Amino acid sequence: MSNEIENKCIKKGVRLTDQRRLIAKVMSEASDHPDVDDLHKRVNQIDSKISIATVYRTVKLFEESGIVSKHDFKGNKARYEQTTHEHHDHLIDINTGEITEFINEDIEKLQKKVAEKLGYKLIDHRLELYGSKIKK
Amino acid sequence: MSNEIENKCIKKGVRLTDQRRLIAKVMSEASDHPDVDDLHKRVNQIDSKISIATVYRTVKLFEESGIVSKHDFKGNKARYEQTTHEHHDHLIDINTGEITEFINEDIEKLQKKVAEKLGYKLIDHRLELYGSKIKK
DNA sequence: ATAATTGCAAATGCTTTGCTTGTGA
DNA sequence: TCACAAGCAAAGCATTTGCAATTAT
Repeated sequence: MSNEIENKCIKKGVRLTDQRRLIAKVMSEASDHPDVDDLHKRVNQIDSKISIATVYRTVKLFEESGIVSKHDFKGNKARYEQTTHEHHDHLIDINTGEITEFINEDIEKLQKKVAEKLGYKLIDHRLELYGSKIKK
Repeated sequence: MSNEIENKCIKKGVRLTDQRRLIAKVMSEASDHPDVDDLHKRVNQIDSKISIATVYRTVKLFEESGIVSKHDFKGNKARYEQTTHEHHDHLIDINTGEITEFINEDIEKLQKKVAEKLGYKLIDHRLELYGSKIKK
């Protein structure tokens, strides 16, 4: 119901249109990591005239504004999710594609340390785990 | 001079052709992480008739045979390197594109632990650090 | 001999863009 | 009003593929 992304747009001065508002709503309500096609299908159920080009332009705009995050997991097309306050990484189920988010401060710290040891300031990183469910 | 990839092909029963032998040589001698276009240019200096399609098909074949590894770093096309005995991850200089390899056993262990805690067997992972050189 | 490989060009899949019309502040 | 956004179709880019000719074993 809430549309947190729309609020962030207002806060950041991102101009709103009907299309952007709807895409914002759909993304705000998503609990998964939809790709552009998924988003296009979802918004089209409400407004069938929104073009996929607009979805592409909008997710890019949101991403550049820091409102959503883009992920290029192995072998898939780009997926998006609302940017969260808490940084997190992803574990991808190689059988189902299911995505689980996780946080591990120890790994974060080690990454920073590794970069510094190599003479670099850590700006960004990408950590993805690929696994299969353990049946017990 | 040596062509370790060619040896691996023989060992694994990968059929060799002149084109594959040359691509193997160029990749064996590379100390960087070339993309398909780089490889095509390099082999073309020796045999200008090798098509880019063959380079694509060959790196794919080598990858499926476990002889080379493919990396999709952010914002770039796929890059390749000979698979090493020692697993390693990469730090990418966001200004120059320069790639530094590193190994960190602690991070490896933590990844396994994280996956297991979430009920998964860790099959594969991807860890990339993006940073900028610290000038001192 | 013959199944696999090559080169070429055409096709693909995802994403971006030019252009004209429509619209938010 | 008027700079910016949307829709459409065409273009772009990396990669794959169909097919006829060539080659490795």
